[in-house]
Amino acid sequence: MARTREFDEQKVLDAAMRLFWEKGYEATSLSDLTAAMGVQRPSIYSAFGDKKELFEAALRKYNQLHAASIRTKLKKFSSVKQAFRSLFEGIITKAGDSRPDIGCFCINTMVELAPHDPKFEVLTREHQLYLASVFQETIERGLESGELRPDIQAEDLAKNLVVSMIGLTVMMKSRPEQLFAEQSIALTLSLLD
Amino acid sequence: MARTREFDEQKVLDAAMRLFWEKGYEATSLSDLTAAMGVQRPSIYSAFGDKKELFEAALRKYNQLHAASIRTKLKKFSSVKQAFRSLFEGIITKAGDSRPDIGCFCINTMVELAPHDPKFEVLTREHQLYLASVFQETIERGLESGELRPDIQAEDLAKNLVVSMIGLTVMMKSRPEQLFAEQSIALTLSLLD
DNA sequence: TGTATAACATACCGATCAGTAATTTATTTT
DNA sequence: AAAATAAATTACTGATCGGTATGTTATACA
Repeated sequence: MARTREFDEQKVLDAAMRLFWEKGYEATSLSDLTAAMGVQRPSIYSAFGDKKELFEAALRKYNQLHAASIRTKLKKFSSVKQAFRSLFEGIITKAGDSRPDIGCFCINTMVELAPHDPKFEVLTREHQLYLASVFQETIERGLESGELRPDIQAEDLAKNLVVSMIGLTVMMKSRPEQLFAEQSIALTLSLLD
Repeated sequence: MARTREFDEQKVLDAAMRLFWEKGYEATSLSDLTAAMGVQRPSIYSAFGDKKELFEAALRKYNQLHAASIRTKLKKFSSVKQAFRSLFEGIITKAGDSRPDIGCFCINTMVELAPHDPKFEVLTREHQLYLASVFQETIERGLESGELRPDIQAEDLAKNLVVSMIGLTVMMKSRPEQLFAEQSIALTLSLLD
């Protein structure tokens, strides 16, 4: 007994996600959002709540997509060493082709909001924890297959790779020379040898 | 033939630096700044220019202080291994004692502004390059003294440590468990062994 | 000591902010 | 088809934004 919604919630949330991802929370205005989402202001509020709630929904969506993307990338290679090398190389090369380098939405939020909002502190921390578990499972796959040295500490290495990935992703935002980026991860990847 | 300035430029710039460091560029208003600096709005504009220029001055000041702090911390130990361990341990423990964890002003700026403003892209990149050179000199000191294995690649290791430091600093903003943080840097520090 | 000058304080500017009240339009159910 | 209801549209709110014009006060120099 009412009018049907004219927009696809997932599609407009996707647009909001991209905008928040690129510009951050504070620098994104409601006017920016209505323009990018193609939806009027009151419709946004009725569908997603206020700006912070919309941001949270966008980040949750990002984290899901990002986690799936990481899992896919790591499964793509039977060699675990090759999988991680490809993952890190992807961060270096993908970043170079277009301005601005928006990096990782979750990392951006860790910097901008996590220290000031417990909700985002938890949300971002849990995503890192999840990524660490995915990394650990991948390393254990390499241990079981015999590709990796049996004395490797899978848990420590997984967490170390998460930290290196965060550091590399952030560093790429300052557009360092390709050689600098390559050198900076060489030893990280050597931990797998 | 004029009135003398009543405030200490370095002191009020220090106050601005702390505020931008904690809250970021967008979330800090001119009203916040006047309150924290104890200086009226027109005086800020006459002394430092507009908001972006004040932010730039604050970041330049931070980078100087931060670089000096890093140099001091690394010189404090005759053992290079111990110096780097102390540096990384400091990032983990210092972060835990107070909310919010404001992390590193330069890293915050790399995330918030570098992708959207060439001036800050350069400013933040150069700071990372400088830190890498300081790290490299420290590693070379350990090579010359014989503390470190002679086959260590000082340049690669220095850059790797910069990336790990960035990653750890950012990760601490989500307030991970102490054990998680300790584990995540264990292998990084093992690169010195 | 008077005058020029710059730092001070107050008050204001138009623009934009996040959020909403009021109205119109469309659709489902009775 | 009529009534009920929710979505869409328009236009608006008070608050705050970054930045500045204006007037006042203090100090250095002639």
